[in-house]
Amino acid sequence: MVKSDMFHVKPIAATSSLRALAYEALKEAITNMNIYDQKEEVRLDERKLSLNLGVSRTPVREALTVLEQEGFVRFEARRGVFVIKKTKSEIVAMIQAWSALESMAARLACTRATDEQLACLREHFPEFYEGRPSDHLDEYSDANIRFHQKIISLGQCDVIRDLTSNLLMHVRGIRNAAMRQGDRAANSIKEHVAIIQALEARDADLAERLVREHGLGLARHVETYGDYLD
Amino acid sequence: MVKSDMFHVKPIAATSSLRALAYEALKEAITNMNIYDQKEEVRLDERKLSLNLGVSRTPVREALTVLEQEGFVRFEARRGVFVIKKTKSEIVAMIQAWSALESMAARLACTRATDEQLACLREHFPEFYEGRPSDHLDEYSDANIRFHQKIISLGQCDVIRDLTSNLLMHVRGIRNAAMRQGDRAANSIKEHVAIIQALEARDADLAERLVREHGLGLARHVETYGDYLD
DNA sequence: GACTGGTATTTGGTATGCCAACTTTCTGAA
DNA sequence: TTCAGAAAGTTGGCATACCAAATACCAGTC
Repeated sequence: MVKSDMFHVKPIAATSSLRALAYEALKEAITNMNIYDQKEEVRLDERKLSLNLGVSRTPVREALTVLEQEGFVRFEARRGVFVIKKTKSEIVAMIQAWSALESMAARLACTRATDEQLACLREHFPEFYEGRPSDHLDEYSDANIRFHQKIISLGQCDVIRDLTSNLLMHVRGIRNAAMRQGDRAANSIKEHVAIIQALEARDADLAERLVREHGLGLARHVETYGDYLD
Repeated sequence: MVKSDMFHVKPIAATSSLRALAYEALKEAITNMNIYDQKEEVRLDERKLSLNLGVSRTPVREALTVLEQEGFVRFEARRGVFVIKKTKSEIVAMIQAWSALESMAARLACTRATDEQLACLREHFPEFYEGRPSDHLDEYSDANIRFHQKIISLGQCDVIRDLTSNLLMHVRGIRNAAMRQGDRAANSIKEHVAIIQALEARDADLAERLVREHGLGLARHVETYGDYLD
């Protein structure tokens, strides 16, 4: 039996179920379509979807069930499955919940994260903190999202990570759009720097407050300028 | 056509789908079974469930899909559907996320709730704030849950309400169990009173902090004394 | 008796068919 | 022309059938 110890096999590819594949494909399609450009509601046809995906209706329906649970689609019996367009006030509510969770993550990060992990925050986005951010807004939008995700991962709380990942899918587009309104990008960077400093100083109360105010500021901005959503 | 204005009919019994009924029945059964008494894992048989519920496997599976998304069950291909037993650290993480959301709700309530709504907090639980709470722990456990739900509803943020309602299902049992350990009940009441006072004073910073510390205190308690969960 | 290999059974994953309700289109009477 | 009202077509909800993988069971060997 000693010989078999020489054998090291990886635990198989674990080929995903069709349901999981359908879920990924549909979520990808929905989040990329930018619903808010469309005037009228977008309806999804179960039969067409299953035809396009090359699978039967069953896994498609189960994938849609998950997406309904996540707030992306809405079932209407014998009428259709519709992609949900969030209202302005719903977006604001999501940003507020996000702020609550991210600020708690920042608090937890102050005691849980190592110095090396905190250093990543600064190292990953060095170029944008010098010079005018308005010159590379697209890059900064991505970096902005990553920054907030990084804070959440530093909190090392799986529940917060999971809950926010759902919210991010809904809010991602709005976050980037808001960045382009007014002089928010430059201001955002200043706040990010202050957040990093608070984390490095291990000041949990300050880090939490700064993250919360940063988030609630975005909420107020959407509340004021987000009428195009409705 | 004026006459029909006199007519107020409820929008039909809106006979729920079998899927929704199966979901309710299964969720009820799962949350009531007190899973932490069981030693080994609990497996759910799709065919038996559909037989007992009197419907086919399809709506049962779709209900289970939702419950999987909510973290109550786990699908294992060709092995079975298992009721998930949360580990201690997962419970702690859920309480931390809960604290983040509830403290934000308290903050929002300070500016959004009317005086009348705030008064409900005190009025609904008058009897327990005098005398020794250890005399009626069962009643107090229920009142305790309602207190926290009330704060969340006062925040008037639907996203926070939805996210916490999921968490509550998982944590409800633990919350009540912790109440019975040590002298937590009496202490809990004092903290509740302080929270009410902060809300009535419209002190958002204080209300948020008290709610957060109240929640994180529970998290630490579970962290310390919750080894029976694993 | 312990263990190996094969076979039967169980079980979740998927495909498919039917049905009732909803929409749309057609039709005919006012 | 207008507009009920019926007929035809769509569409999601549900039930059922089948499959492949995993397990349980069993016979045979050492």
